[in-house]
Amino acid sequence: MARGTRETILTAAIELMRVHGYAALSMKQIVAASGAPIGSIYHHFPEGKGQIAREALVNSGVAYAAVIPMVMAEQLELGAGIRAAFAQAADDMESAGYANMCPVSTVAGEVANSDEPLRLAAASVFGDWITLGRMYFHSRGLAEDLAEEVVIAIICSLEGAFVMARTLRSKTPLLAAGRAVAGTYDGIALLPVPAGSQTLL
Amino acid sequence: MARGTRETILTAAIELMRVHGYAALSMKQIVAASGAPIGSIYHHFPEGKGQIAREALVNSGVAYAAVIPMVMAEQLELGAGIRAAFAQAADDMESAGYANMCPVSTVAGEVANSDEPLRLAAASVFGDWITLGRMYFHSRGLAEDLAEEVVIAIICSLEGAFVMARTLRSKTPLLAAGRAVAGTYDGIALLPVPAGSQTLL
DNA sequence: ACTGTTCTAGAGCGACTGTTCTAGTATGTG
DNA sequence: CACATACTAGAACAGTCGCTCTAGAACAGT
Repeated sequence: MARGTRETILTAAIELMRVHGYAALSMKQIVAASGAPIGSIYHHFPEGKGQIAREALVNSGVAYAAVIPMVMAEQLELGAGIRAAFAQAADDMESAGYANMCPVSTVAGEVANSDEPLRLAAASVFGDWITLGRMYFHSRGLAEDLAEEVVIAIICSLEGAFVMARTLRSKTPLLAAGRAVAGTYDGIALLPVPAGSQTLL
Repeated sequence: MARGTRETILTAAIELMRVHGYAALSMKQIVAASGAPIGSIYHHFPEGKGQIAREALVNSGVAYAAVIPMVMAEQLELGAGIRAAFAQAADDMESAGYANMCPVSTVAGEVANSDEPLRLAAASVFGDWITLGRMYFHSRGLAEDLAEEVVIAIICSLEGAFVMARTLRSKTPLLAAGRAVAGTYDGIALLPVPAGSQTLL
């Protein structure tokens, strides 16, 4: 990837926000990590740090939206699928050395009561996740109301467990939270995914 | 409360961290909010901002440990108790204008991969919550393993739902997450709380 | 080849950061 | 009373913050 492009700047910003959050993210770090000089950065993002964070958050949000459908694809029972998703997340987190897996909720927690534009960016990411998740589970045979409830519960539990797992350096929170949510939905069948269907949903 | 005491400084710091998080918390804000001059602050907390945050976090942690037992006291069934706890949290959050209810996980998310001493402080708070919660639910008749699993699931789900609720300005995440966790534990009886027992556990 | 636009490049700005320092004021203890 | 300790008070420091500015390089269309 060529250095100094819009894309590299956003990639660097997301990577830094995953580790440091938003407030502790500095322009100097973005310069160093992206290879783009300050002038270029302000050329591409004239509104500065806030704009970069907003766009980086939204950018990374759409990437994460594809994760749940991917890990759920082979599952034919909702409870088992949820358990599998959390177990997968636990393994990923452990092998990543308990690094932050998702900057969205970290940043959302920081700014939800202090930076309105960023809060709105995070809200749109959450909103998209819920909409896409509802559509996905509906396509797998769940009623829309149930589908939305399932998605919200999974995201809340997963994000909370991410924080605790990172803090305690332990997979246990992810596994326990996964089992707790899954139990409610045991025995609910999932329709198989149509062959060759888009993974976008 | 006399201004400039250790206590007022910690109180001010927690209040500020609830809104701004750790990185965006400044000494100047602590001075303004606590009424204590810089000299006094560094007299009481010679290690500076990090020490204040650590102690404030631990301080507030013990306060929150009493919340779940309080709202669960009258409940005699685990699933219903969990639903009641999340519904209570949703009402509290709405009437507080979706202000942050718990600085611990917000700060934990910020620092878990970048500030080791603060991470350890947050980890000890989470650890205490789990220990106290396990003891509490065990005293209400649950096996210790189940008790610990329930506590971890509740905390993860609650903290994740806090972030989403604050970001979306909606009670829905708290209610949905509560229902999802509660369903797994429906039908499990809780022993009544012994009359006049300590609320500390 | 010429001209206008897009982008690179980084020195420098004022504001603010956490922290240190010296001085002075209370508050005990003998 | 004297004297040490505990605390108040805020000016000042080096460093960093996000950001602006001017100047030149690269590339487009004609």
